[in-house]
Amino acid sequence: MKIVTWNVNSLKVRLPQVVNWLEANQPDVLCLQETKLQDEFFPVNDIAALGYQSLFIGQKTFNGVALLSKQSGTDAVTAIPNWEDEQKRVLAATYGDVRVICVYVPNGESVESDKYQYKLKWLTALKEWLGKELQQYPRLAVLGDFNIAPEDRDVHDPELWKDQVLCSEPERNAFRELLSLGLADSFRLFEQPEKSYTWWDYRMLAFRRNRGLRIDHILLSNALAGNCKSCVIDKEPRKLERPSDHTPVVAEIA
DNA sequence: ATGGCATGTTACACATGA
Repeated sequence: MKIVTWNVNSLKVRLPQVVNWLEANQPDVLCLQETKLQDEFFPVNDIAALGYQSLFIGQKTFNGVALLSKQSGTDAVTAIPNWEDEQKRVLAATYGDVRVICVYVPNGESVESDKYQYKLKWLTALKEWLGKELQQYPRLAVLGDFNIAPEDRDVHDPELWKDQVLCSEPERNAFRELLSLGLADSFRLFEQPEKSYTWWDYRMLAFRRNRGLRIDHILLSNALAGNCKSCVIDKEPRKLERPSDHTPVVAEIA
């Protein structure tokens, strides 16, 4: 089973790239973040033409997540249960015996911002929910844009980013709390190239200079992590014209 | 040192992202 996460930064703009990527890579489930589409505008037919089904929950202008899959998902959940949130940031569904949860963690803006407090509260709510999901679904994968670089080796310049949003200790603690539920950062199950990142700023030639962060992750429950064969970052789409600022992350599970 | 770039809006600048 091949599962993927990709923050596309507008599915309207990136649809041709997503279509090409799906055709070339044939994942079983592709999790998208920042679709920035209201549900009535979701390109269901373009996706269906490739043999993929769509689940999605979106809103105008911001956020929005989707699951594109070869087989249909069941038991879809479109929000963190019992937690008030205007923003469309999570989508869960079951594919065979694998529970897949797509997340778009709030950015936080800066550690001084109200949005940072919202981010930390959101992560607490996510943890509580994931704990329950793990009990119900031992074969659980949580994929998405976590907007957290877990360790200094996930940051091109740790000194520059020290205590900044995406790298601050409270955020890294929240990430470790998710792992403590019994989830593994699948990327770190394998030997990886140094300076591996999933996001680069559009400005200052950041991609060319590899000034990036690893903030998009695939977390796997123990039952899945033991069968994980690979986890790789696909940098190719970041090289295209009009790329998303994030790259896909791909995990293969036996 | 606070720039720079991309996206969406009902706009002809601003908010948001990371």
